Amino acid sequence: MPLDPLSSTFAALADPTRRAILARLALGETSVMELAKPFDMSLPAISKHLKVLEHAGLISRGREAQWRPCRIAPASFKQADGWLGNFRRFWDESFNRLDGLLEEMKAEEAAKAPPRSNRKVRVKKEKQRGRTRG
Amino acid sequence: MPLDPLSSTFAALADPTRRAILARLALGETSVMELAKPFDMSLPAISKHLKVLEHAGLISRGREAQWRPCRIAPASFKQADGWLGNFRRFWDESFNRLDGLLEEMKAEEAAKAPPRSNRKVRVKKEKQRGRTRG
DNA sequence: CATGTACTTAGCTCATCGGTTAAATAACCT
DNA sequence: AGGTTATTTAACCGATGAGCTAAGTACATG
Repeated sequence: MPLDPLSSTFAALADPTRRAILARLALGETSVMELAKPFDMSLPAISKHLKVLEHAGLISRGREAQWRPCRIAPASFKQADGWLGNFRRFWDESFNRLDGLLEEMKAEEAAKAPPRSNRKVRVKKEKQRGRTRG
Repeated sequence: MPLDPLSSTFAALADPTRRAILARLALGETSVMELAKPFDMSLPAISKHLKVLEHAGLISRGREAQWRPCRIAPASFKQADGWLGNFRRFWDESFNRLDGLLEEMKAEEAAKAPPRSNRKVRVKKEKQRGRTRG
């Protein structure tokens, strides 16, 4: 019984070895052997991890002679990030509903104006919203 | 053996029931009974899910009489989102900052894997592969 | 064709996970 | 004290997951 895409994506991300593999792949496409080197783990274990990542849509694999180069596949990352985005207002002050609307407007404006990358403002501040506690 | 925080967070997110619980909590703090209603599942099962979410730092729980109100806890969301953010350039065109973000990420993940990987790439034939992402 | 390299599949073990029911705890209300 | 409501803990079960070793497949080259 196959899990829904979001579940298999998050499940794939829930392993430090696999996250390290992805981090490595963020630097560029590479082979299984190369990916396996940093780990004190058998090659079949790595192969399984790659299969999990591929099935989760986080990587894609090609074929080049006897090598199977792996590379990051964006779609599942985007989907996971999108899901988390629904909660962004809980930690990102600049991301409440109003700001969301404003940003959409800005994005639309920016499509006509000179492109300045300001899609997201990183705010270091962390603050609790009003809560009915005591 | 406790998992690292990022792993337990992603593992907690890898279940549709738990994600639905979080989606419900995004609408506001509520009780276990209330959270359990939409699911065709026993109460202890929900209780376990909440424990997983709490342990992952995705929710926090208070006490109000005999109720244990649950609410979203931002920190782990933020951390997961931050990790995913390291890959944002792969799908977000407006995310072109090639800072030392990857370095941070590598450092964090490499702390869990033995960094014995400084070997030269064993290139037999100067076979040029990869680098499609340049 | 034979051998080597890169990788995957098969089959096993053991731990963890998601679910169950039954019983226990905690706080409220007579 | 006794009962009701809300929630957790205990004990169990089947499925899945991460690791292993050994064997199999795909391609390259001598």
